[in-house]
Amino acid sequence: MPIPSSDWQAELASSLSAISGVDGQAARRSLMAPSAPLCDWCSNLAFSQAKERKTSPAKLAAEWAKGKKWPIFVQKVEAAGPYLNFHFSPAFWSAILSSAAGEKDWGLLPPLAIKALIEFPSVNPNKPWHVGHLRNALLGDSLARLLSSAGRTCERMDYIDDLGLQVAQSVWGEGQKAAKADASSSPFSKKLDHALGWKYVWVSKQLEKPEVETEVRALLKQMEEGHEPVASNARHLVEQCVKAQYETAFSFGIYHDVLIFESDIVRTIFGEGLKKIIDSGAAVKETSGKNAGCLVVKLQDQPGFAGMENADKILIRSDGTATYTGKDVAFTLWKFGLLQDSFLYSPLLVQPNQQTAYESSNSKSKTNSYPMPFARAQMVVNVIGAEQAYPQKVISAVMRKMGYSKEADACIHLSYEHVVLPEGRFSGRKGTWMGGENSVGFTADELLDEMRKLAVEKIKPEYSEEQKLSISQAVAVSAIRFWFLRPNAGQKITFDYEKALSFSGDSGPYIQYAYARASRILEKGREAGLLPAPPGSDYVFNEQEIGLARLLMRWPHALESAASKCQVHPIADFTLEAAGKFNEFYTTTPVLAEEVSASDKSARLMEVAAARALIGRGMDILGLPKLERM
RNA sequence: GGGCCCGUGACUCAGCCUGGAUAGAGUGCCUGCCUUCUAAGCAGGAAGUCGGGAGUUCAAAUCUCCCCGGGCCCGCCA
Repeated sequence: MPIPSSDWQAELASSLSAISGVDGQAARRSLMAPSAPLCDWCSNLAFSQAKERKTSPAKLAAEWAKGKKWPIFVQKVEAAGPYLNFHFSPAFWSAILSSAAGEKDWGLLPPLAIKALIEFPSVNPNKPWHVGHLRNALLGDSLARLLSSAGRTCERMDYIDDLGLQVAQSVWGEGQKAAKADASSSPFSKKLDHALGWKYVWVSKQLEKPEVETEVRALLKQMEEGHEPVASNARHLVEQCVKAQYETAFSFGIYHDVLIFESDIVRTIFGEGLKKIIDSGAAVKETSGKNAGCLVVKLQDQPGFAGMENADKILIRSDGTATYTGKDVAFTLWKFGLLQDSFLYSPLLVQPNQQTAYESSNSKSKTNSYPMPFARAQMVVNVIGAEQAYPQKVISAVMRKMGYSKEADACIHLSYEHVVLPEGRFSGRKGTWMGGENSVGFTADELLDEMRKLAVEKIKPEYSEEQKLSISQAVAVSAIRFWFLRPNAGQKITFDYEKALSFSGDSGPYIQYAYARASRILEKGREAGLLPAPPGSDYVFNEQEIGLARLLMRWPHALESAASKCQVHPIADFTLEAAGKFNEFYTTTPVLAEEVSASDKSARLMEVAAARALIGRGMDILGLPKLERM
């Protein structure tokens, strides 16, 4: 049986090029999937050639269709008006199906020498994740899964802003005996991140008093300067809060490799990074004007900044402290391995996927801190809200100005729009993420909780309580993950779980269901002593079987395309389509029915295995839990 | 003043980068299908000025320009 080359499209292009006399590039570009299921693949090359050859596209296509030397897997070529339509041979489908069914690594792209660092979700460590943070984390997590499937090496990093004003405010709140938090309506009031969040509502009211503001500022200064015991206490509180937040992450299947604390950036790599910026000549100290005394980068000579009123960006304030931009540039230099200095790390916790998450460290008293080979990436992705596009652009521009144009190009802002309530935007500061009686579902924990309750009701009664628990958890996670990952990241998501989060149609559970169906058929096949095997050469593929095979052949390209664009949502669409194709196959094509011959049973089991492999690849990237039955 | 994102059936979204065959899904609505591998499913129907206009092209939802509507950004803040 002729095995189609994994690059069958290149083969087809080269034949088309030879037959038409058009150069290979143009031939390659003309090849595409047909918009209707008229054929397996097609070319519109005749359109562009007709003019210069002074003939009609249809005539050209008809002439080329008579060509002799098409690749062996092409069974038939026909001209459909100006289009050249290709029909592939059954042997091609057999080979496609059997490689998907049989090869363990099928659907993964070969390794590339690219390490991608993905930073997400960088939530302030003094409150629970709300649904906006969840969107960020799911995008980051799925992007890492996507890039890994597409041959890149990925590192998942979280940035912990332990020197922020919000943390200082929470630290202040912890020291107040009078601190009150009405968390009685929350089922998560005992979880530290929630407890801090509730208390923060009280703290933010106290901040209206000027003396409180002063105390908080003093506290922040001590934290920044590392005064003890304030610094250690703050660090401890932050670590405990992050661990609580990560319980939420774990429940959604979100993991990290390393957490970098802002305080550690300030105390280790920042100095060297700043020196590098100054030495490069990219930044200058202003001696006059409104930025006198500041270290600034002048960006008016950079693309995109030319027309600006004020393209000067301050890195170091006149009081000697660093702006976020200043710190971020140093941090970015470190991410690319452009600094000598680095962090020491210590294990923070072992995650449910058995991977240890490490945290940066600057404490010499910690005996278990050691160097680790984090960062040194070729590609740096920051998952950050769309409103921060400008500061992200500034970082790239400074890098470019420093002479690191390759790195500047490899700084990717994965921008996403906010999750909004029908009434307006979420705000952690105003406390609206949990305020109010009927606000259930606003935090990620509450959302999952509600979805689990809805999912339980749909589970078949024959399952045990224990099974119901694990299935409802998996279904809830898949519904939520899919709902967040399906739309383009640039689309606003209006938060309304009753309407939007569904278990049917375009949904995570729809995909899970197809996967579970496929799994059960394979299981029943095994029980009957049947294993997947390629069909005989006389096997006639029906429309649904070919539909499945057509998707399989498109997968590698779909995966690489999504990965190179750092977009997860095309995978959501593709996986949905795969589940749909399998469901069509399922309802039209009996696999284990009595009237099916033994060899056909095996052939169809192979198709089921192939479909399951394809759907499974998509689920891995989207992070949808796989159920063998549901 | 400058810049970014969004606008596609009643609703929620794909498709736009890289122009190509009757613009795809799902929800909701209407009609069928469970004695046959799981009906969280399948088949079918009604429903679309692709925000508006101009341009480029053999061909525009897709590229260019202008305009309209909605959101966001352009601090020694954090």
